[in-house]
Amino acid sequence: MTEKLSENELIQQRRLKLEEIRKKGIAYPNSFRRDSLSADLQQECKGLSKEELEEKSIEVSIAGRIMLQRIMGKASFMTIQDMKGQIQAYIRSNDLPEGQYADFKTWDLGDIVGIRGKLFLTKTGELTVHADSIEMLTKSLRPLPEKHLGLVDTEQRYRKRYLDLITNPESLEVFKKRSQIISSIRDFFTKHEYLEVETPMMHSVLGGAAAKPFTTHHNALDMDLYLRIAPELYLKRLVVGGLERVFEINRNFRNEGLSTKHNPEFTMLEYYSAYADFNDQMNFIEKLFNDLTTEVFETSVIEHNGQSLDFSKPFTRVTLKEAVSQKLSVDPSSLEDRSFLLETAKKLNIDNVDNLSDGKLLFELFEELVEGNLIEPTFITGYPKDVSPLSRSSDNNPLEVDRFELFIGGKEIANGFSELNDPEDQAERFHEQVNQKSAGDEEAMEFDADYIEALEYGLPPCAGVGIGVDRLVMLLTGAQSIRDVLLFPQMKSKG
RNA sequence: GGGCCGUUAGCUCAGUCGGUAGAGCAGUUCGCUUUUAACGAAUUGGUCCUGCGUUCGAGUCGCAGACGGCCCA
Repeated sequence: MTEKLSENELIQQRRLKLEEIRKKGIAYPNSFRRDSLSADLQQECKGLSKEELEEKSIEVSIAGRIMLQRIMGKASFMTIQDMKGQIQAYIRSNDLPEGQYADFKTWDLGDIVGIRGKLFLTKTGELTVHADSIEMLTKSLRPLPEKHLGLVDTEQRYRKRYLDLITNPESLEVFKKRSQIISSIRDFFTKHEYLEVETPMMHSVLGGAAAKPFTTHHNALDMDLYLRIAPELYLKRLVVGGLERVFEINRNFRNEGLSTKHNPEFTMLEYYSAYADFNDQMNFIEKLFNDLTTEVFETSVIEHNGQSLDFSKPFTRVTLKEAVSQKLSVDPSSLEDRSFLLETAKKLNIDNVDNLSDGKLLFELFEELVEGNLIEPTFITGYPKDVSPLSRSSDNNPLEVDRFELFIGGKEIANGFSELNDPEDQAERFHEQVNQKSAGDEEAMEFDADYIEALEYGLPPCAGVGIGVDRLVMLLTGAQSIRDVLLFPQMKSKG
């Protein structure tokens, strides 16, 4: 790795320049203070004429990375990029102390510099800082990607995200939006009197979702632990504890393959409210999405893959059976017939159909036939009990649970249900999970006796929801891959 | 796990039929005091992803592998 540094001529040239800077004094000073940011100045000076601006005689200090240079004999322009955008600086030999213009001419694209000077408008009306003092703050030793095209190579964009962020404004914009989305979500929940909490990332019992875990080991306790696949069972313990409305935005870890929709660590929003059921939560999600889009995008209408999604309207609500039967053009009652389910599943080449329960078969058919076509926001309800081990049984149908999933743009965005707060029912469901695990289902949950004990103290009637934050950000920013909304997506190590 | 595509200068990309490896940007040198993809002139820079093979000769053809992308499971 280090030998490559000396090989490259461009880096060598920059190192020589750094040596010269070191000889003259402090090479990496931290005494320059800026007082202005590019976009703020442009905002403040908007509409001012050349003369008005001159009269105001505004002296500013700006700092940032040199992105473009236009060097002439005794005067030059350069474009400086800071956290809010770019601004032009005008450097004139006459206005600087002896020798400084010559130093300036050795500066490279990518160097980080500080400029003090008066604002003015150029002939073409561009707001520019007329430098009366310039300073090298951080010499950059490596050349930036191509100045107009930016970093294009996908692999490098993910592995060296900093270069992507420096050179691709649209990439930076996605991560700014991600931050605003999460911040807006926090505000929403705080406003509705939810308490933000952090629950363990390392679990000794696997539960809360159907997924394969990462395992690790605590040396001092000599104890194997799982990285959590979901925070659910801890959040519900908190509801037992009287935190009647809680939410957590944090990472989950699932030991599965990578795709445009999957990263082994991903961000999940989970929240629980006592004295609410799954219907209340569907209404609450509609409000969340409407508020979120309006706050972050200043409109409730989001363009997604050429289609307009309006989050101010109530979302469609259909049952799983309705959705599947419509797709198959059959009567919903035929989905209660196991032989029909089996036959249909086999036609779709679903694996191991004979070992699946009726509920799982129906669920598989839904995933295969319907899920990808749910573009408009749609709540699916009527989930089979055996794919929902933590959900409250439906009062009307003992085979179903009070659960919904929200699909938008063909992707699962949220999953919520009335919580199962009957400790005896929950214990039975755990037993079923354990049986499935011994039958070879690697994604089944373990029996969580401590959680059952908590339920025995009394979990108030409540309902909770999980929302995949990365997929939500994808949806709202139009990103086609989860890697485009994760700053550092998981990559194979190289070399 | 399977299929398809990609990997060439720091970056973005060409590279014909297998015959001395190219451009633009960046860099270097010179000129230029309101430029803005600044401009004009000259110029440096290569593990053609890796290995093996075919061949008089491989960036190019074959095989194996690495990494990445997309699709499928």
